[in-house]
Amino acid sequence: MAGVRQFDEDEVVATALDVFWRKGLHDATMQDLAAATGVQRGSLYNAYGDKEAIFLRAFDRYAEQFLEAAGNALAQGDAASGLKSFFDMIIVNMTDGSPPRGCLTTRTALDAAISSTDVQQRVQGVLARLEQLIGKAINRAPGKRSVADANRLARVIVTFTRGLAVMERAGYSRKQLRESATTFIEAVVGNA
Amino acid sequence: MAGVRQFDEDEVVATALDVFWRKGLHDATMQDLAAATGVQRGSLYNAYGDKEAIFLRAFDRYAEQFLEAAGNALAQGDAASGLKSFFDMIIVNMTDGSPPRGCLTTRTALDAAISSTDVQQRVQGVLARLEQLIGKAINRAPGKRSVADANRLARVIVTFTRGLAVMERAGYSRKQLRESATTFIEAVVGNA
DNA sequence: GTTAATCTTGACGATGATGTCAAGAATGAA
DNA sequence: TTCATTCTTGACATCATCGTCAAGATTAAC
Repeated sequence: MAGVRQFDEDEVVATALDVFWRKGLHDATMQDLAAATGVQRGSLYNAYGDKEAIFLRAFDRYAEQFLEAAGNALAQGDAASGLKSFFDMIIVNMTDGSPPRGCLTTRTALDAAISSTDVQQRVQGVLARLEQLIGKAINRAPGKRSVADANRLARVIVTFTRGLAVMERAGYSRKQLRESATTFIEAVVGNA
Repeated sequence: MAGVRQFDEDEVVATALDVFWRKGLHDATMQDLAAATGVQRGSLYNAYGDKEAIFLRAFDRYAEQFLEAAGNALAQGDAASGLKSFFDMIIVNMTDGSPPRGCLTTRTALDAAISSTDVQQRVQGVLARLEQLIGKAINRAPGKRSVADANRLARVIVTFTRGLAVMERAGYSRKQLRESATTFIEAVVGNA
């Protein structure tokens, strides 16, 4: 062990996450990553192999953060107010930054036609875990809903969050997204 | 007028649409278009200027087809069964082909960070027109819904369709998408 | 302090995409 | 038939990115 790594790996991954979030897996280049991290392209190749390997690390970090935040939001109050917090959280998450960064998972899902199996699995993993979190949260509701119904509903909610991410990319404002989310919650959870 | 165009423009645009639908605006290259249409790259540049100009023509064609099909589906039966037909239509639309092509509008929306204002406006145009079609369709329902409520609901439905498109990219099957759509319709339209 | 392993750096070649252009082919119009 | 215009073709220059590598720098371990 000599000739020691000159950069902080955690810092590089965090910075890489920022780059990927703003540009997307496909459009972010190794030069972008090198410039943002201050680490030479050659060193990044040496340390990680290729761009996708860096992305996977960055995405894992993102997924942990995101799912933890989602779980916390969903746990607030009863099922309905948990959902409201959750939607607030993800809308802020995707409209943050200038210009807004959007949703990394959604963007990656649409890049995924080109991406590797690894990347696709990460995306599926996040969506599946999110679905479980939501399922658990709405099962707290006192309604006479069956577990199977709750699971289906959880998937509908996940799907709707993906829709919000697309609408954000299409140019809808934070306020507009919030309005849609509110309408959605009222329509779906207010009843049922 | 001499030295006459050697190819059928309608045919070229139709073929280009197929290429863009499968590969996306960003990933489809002029070489792809040349190969698929049988028209040399130079001729395409001469005739249209650049890739985006071809895309805009192809996308306009797509938008007309799509919105007409959406309008027809929504007009079937009462509001609820119109919605059901509509969701059937878009799910087939995005899962068709092997591998499935996905939704061109959604894919373009997510490419749009890189795209021109023109492209972004087309995407917004399709979503806005779709929202109007849906709004009209659900206003037929005999419920005591206000027009403002119907408009908000229409946007929620558009948003959900975008979510389905993302889920398709993430690997969900036609059957799974249908199940979510059914659950969504029941939850949102069954009540309200 | 010497050694050996590892990291860093900058340059290199390969690839694939873009947009342009000159020369030649084709054809409507006179 | 001739002309003028437009289209077609293939080659060209440019650019950005990728991935690799040899030479040098650095440092842990002995």
